[in-house]
Amino acid sequence: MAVASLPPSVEAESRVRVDLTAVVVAVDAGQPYVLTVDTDAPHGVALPSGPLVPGHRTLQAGLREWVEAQTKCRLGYIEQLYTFGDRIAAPAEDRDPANEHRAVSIAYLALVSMPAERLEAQARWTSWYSLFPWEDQRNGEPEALRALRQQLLDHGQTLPPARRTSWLERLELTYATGRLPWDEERTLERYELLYGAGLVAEAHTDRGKPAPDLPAAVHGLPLAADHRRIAATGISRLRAKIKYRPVLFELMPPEFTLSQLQKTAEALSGIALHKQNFRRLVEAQNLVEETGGVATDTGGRPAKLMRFREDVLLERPSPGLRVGASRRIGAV
Amino acid sequence: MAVASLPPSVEAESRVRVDLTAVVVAVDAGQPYVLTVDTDAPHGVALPSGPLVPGHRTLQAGLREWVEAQTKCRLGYIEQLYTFGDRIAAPAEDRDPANEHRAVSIAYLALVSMPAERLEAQARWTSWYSLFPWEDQRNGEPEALRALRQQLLDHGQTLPPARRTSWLERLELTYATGRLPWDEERTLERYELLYGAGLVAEAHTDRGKPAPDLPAAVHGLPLAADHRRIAATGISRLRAKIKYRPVLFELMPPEFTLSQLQKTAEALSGIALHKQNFRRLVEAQNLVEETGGVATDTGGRPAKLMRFREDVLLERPSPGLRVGASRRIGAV
DNA sequence: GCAATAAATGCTCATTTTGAGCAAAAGGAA
DNA sequence: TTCCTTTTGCTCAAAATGAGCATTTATTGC
Repeated sequence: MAVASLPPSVEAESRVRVDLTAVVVAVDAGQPYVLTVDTDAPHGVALPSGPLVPGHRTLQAGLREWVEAQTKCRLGYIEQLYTFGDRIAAPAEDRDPANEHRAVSIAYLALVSMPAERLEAQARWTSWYSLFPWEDQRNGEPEALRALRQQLLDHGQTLPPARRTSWLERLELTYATGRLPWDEERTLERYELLYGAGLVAEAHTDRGKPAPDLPAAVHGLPLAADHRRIAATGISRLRAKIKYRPVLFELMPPEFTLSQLQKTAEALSGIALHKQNFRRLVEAQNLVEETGGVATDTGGRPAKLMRFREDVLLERPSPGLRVGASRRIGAV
Repeated sequence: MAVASLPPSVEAESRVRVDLTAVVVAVDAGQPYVLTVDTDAPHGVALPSGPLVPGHRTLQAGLREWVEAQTKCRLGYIEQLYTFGDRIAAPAEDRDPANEHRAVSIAYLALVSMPAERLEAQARWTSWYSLFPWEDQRNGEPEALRALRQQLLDHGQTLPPARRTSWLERLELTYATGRLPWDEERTLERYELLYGAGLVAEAHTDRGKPAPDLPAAVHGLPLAADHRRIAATGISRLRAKIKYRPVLFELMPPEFTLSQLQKTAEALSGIALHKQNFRRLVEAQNLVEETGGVATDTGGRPAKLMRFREDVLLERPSPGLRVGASRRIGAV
């Protein structure tokens, strides 16, 4: 496939190891989770992941095999997220470039409706917001966010004036420190700012240095290698995608109430939504139909049960739940 | 980075060759182009591409090097498109699985404002719509589209009834054969439908079979390997992206008129836009500012020259030119 | 110089979409 | 029953959108 041809020696040299990594998302009882596995590596919690081997027919098939082997979770909807492939620097004490290595890692986002089956012993569902406490704005601004904003500003003060302005601008854009509204889709950018300021453990451990004390309630739980960055990439993508494609329904059981649907949308986007407008939107988009049944365990008036109308996939150009910034409501 | 560890033998086996491939887009005089190189491979026209080698610091750096080496074109804006990695079947006459090989190929979209410098001899700018004649709706429906619709319908008739319905539904969705409007973002899906129906040469040559007569004026110019599919992926992505991020300006010269900006948007999206509403949109979004100069070569009233306001990148959450389906006007 | 032509630019207007909230309906629990 | 809770229906103002008319300011051909 290459246009340029290389001598055989370079050919051989240029083969690299390719890893497949999965951000598997599920929502249960209005809380979003990502599937993780415990390992014996440093920062023992990681995303399901494994190398691409010749036996894999396709990349997605390889991913399914690894996830199923490590967690017993079968994947439904899968989409490619991003391919990471930068050279990994050798640890600080070992500056021999020969010990640098490259790991090309292809990350996927997978959605499952919370499965009943038991997971592998080493596997568990980890709450999104234990990894990213500052991302949950459903009940107003979390304490973690206030603390981090201050620490990010403090870090900005340590920068030389030339870089300080641009740092403060990025801060305003991503953390809504000025007039700009909170944009829930900027999860990845916010993580990268924290990384740049040394406010997540990985920023230190990636260079082989010990991390300072960063309480998990504020700075979140670190994952192995760059897996927390990959998870942030997945969250950003998913928060954007639910607005223009009906992927939300991949996370729902076959029958659900509109309130449950809304709780799921809120869990993912991390913001509270206006109830009446949310249902107006869902109905206008014709995304669901009544099953005829009702849910009586709502604590109030029984709710009609709905199911996803599969044929919307063949209808409108882009039927999504455009639950976005503008549809957000103030803290409950 | 892998969670699972493998015996060394498998480790060695699992190394694969990784190619970097670029869809480099430019617009000149209201026409969109993609950068191609001539090769001696079958279907001699290909996208710039080359293997990832250890010397490359990052994936993007490797891509830049290959494109510059093959075409002398320096890349500006780059974004990752997709990683293709399915096993490539051996040709029909050679069914030995050992001769199957995998090529993981990481594709990027790059935008440049049409450079003045001369390209490498083997490199040239190829019009989008010579690859995809059916995608240009700026002057109403092209002849090629009518012809292809008929051939796609004919192919549907040859299918068993069970598959026929779903085929016709996909056709209606992607080619607007029913009430649904034309969705310019579905370039990739339309290409895949043609591929599935054997209406592009690659569908045959990929299996080592000779392609039937498929006139380029209707079926477009084939590229080497899966490069036309990659180009379609890039077009789909770009057509979507101009609606929510100000990437259009990567393709513009430093100063331009609003008409030129509109022509560029139309070139990419392949649909004609309402002029007054387009400028209202651009002004409302505050994406540009006047330079003070005017362009007098317009053939009518001179147009004010504009430049992109770089600081919008630090302002609104998602400032794009939401030139979309709804903003399309009838054929001119 | 003057009329015809071509764009660029300015403005209006009917519809739709969005954001926000009031109020009634329909169950369970005290 | 009466309160409480949640679902559901509806209204209303503001903003965004789709379409088109009208004016301004050049060039081009008499």
